[in-house]
Amino acid sequence: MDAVGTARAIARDQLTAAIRETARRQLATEGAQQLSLRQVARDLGIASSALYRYFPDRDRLLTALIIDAYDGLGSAMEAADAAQRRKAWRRRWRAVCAAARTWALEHRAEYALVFGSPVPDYRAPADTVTPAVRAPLALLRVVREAFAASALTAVPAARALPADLGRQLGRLVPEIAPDLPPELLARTMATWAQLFGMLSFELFGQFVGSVDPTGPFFGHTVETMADSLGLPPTRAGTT
Amino acid sequence: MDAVGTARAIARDQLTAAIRETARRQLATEGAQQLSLRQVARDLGIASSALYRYFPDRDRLLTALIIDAYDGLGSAMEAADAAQRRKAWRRRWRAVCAAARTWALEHRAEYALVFGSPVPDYRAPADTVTPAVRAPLALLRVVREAFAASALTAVPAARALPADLGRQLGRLVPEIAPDLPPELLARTMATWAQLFGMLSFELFGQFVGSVDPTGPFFGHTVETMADSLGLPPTRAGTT
DNA sequence: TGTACATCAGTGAACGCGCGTTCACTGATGTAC
DNA sequence: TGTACATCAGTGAACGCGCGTTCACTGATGTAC
Repeated sequence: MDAVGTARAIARDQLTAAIRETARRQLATEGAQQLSLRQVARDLGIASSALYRYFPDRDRLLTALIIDAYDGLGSAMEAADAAQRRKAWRRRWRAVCAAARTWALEHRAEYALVFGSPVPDYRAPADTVTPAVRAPLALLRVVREAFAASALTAVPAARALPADLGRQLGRLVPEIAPDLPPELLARTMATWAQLFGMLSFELFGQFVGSVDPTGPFFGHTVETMADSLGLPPTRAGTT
Repeated sequence: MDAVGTARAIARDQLTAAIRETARRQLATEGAQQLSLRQVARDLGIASSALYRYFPDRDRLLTALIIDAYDGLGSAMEAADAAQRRKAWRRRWRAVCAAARTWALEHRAEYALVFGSPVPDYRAPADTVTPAVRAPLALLRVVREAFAASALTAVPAARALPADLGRQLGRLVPEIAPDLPPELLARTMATWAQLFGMLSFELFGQFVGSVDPTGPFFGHTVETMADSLGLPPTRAGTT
């Protein structure tokens, strides 16, 4: 029970991680939710019943994978943002969006797990919420900080919010984006949906035969989204 | 072999339809791809082996369901468009988008089947393409006809396309939208992805706790999308 | 119109498979004295 | 430091289940003459 933990505790942590890792790999080859505990056990070379020492049932393993997926995506986006100059708003925006796409392309099955069809009879517990929210918050952060720095150009044709939406967003603003005008929050959320709409279309095959490969379309649309949010273009020469 | 067909042919058509219908219902309760032939047969009160007289295997039944889903969505959108005055561009846009949402909310499992995670080991055959394309074409049609009628207001901050994207869209334009500027096609496709991004987020639970219920946010964003395409506002008094 | 034969729909048993989960167990690791 | 007991990890067999698909069959429908 010291800092590193007893031999047993260490072994337990390692095997727990190995189970998650193997299950993750299996998601990738077998597809979204055909995850099989027996197959995971086989891959690990242990008895299937041994898994029950680590996860009480299949749903809890799924939950762990979902949390891992959201965290992976979220931290990729946050790290991409952190690597940019704070005031290079548009570059930060680009980096965050590109990081989301890169992560999605490299973790297709995990992407499908969290953004694809809900797993039947699975109800996500509350502890998936915090990780789930990292991606939209990473996008929002760029907008929020640019706004706070008075760096946003006037958004063309900003639209007044209808009353009911205004009320919803009014409740949301103090929680996640103090001082941000609700209109801007609405726009950012619309852009968030757009970003992941594009990713889902790309990964799930809706772009096959049109904008395929999707890289150029993605890049261009990310710029358009930045325009619509009023993020100022990076100075000439720093494209 | 006359117009209506022989008794056998009629019975065959009816049972084929009943199988599709039952399978569709089962998608709804059992979730996306846990579709079971045996369960379908049970629901219909026939032997599971009898299904093989109608569909050679499970994949072909899935394909039929996918085609039905795309066709249902597509015709809902087309019908909504057709019910508007031709030159009421923005109203047409709103109607088409709202029809997509209504269909999605009323056919959640079918929506998940075509826009959710791909079914593992299932490869969509070519005959799903035409039905799949009806939804984007319904959106595009409004933009195309508004453009042809010179009704589009200047789009703010229209962005030049990068060369590679320009080439892709250049190939696409003659096929699906003759005479439309590629920039506008790019914008429309971005909007298409945004629309279904919102629907997926709503149906798959990403909006829970933020813009939930999603109606007001959806409506507002649909207007913003129309703005970004330059669709002129409907005259005052005809909101 | 009536008969003889061919076609087709639907049956029910069976094949072989994989699944999640439980349970009584053995042997190794940890803990208290 | 050494021993005795408690805790825990992992095993392997078993339960009960549902699945997709095949196959030889019987009985009804359709067709040719």
